Amino acid sequence: MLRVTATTPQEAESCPVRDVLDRIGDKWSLLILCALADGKLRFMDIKRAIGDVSQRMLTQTLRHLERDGYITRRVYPSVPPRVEYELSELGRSLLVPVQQLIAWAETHHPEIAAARDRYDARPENVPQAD
Amino acid sequence: MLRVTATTPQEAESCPVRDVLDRIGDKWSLLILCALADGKLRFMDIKRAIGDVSQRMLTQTLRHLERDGYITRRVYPSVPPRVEYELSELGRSLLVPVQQLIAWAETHHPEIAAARDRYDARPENVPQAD
DNA sequence: CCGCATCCCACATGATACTG
DNA sequence: CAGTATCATGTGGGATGCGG
Repeated sequence: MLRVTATTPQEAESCPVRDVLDRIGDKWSLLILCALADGKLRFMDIKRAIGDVSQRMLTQTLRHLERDGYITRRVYPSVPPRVEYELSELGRSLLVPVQQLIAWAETHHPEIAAARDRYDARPENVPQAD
Repeated sequence: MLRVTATTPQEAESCPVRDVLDRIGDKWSLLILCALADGKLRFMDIKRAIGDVSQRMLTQTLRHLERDGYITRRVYPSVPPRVEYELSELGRSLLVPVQQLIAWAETHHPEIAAARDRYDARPENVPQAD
């Protein structure tokens, strides 16, 4: 069996895979990482690139990504303030397996959609919307 | 910029990457897929393999995985009931990029931990627990 | 053994307003 | 511009009990 987490709560706290998935599995982290793939961006540039993220969630997600070392944050003490975010080496290296997953998703999306159609077509699975 | 989602809500509904990440990013799906990597298992076997999952969440996650075509569900009309779950071809193929991500996570976990320690050591980041 | 229904709570996320 | 603070809310997920 592949080892993804641990059987005891203590071990689960330090599961490497959960650490990573808790980040890229959330709603905004991956979008931010991909927005920064081309180079450094300012706060508002990221916000515009993503579109429908609230300032609160953007700030929070950026902090998490910074804490884990995926991005760097640089503040220029000018007025108005200017903050630039950039992928770190670690962040860029994460993008490699992530892009493989993205490629897989795009390749197999039709199969997933077909599987859902088949599943939803079965009479026994229609009680309510799921 | 890497394209991970869309800028409009309508497009976001059918984003392939979100479809996949919403699954493997949740709390139990990846654990179940990995538990099934070695072969078919009965409901209770999966529950024991994972350890601290509730029956409710196990059932729900298995349904989602079945609906998306990652696993197959086979019911034997015996008494007591007997249900076996098995990875589909699609599920096995998903494990390829997923295992790369797992490998990345295990390789780079020390760097993440170090980055967190550095971040948490900075005085300006200590207001509350985050 | 397998799974559904119900209740409930914690938390992630969003909306809005305010600040340096 | 780049946040912080506050309030509201939807949903994930646990506990428990019942049913086939």
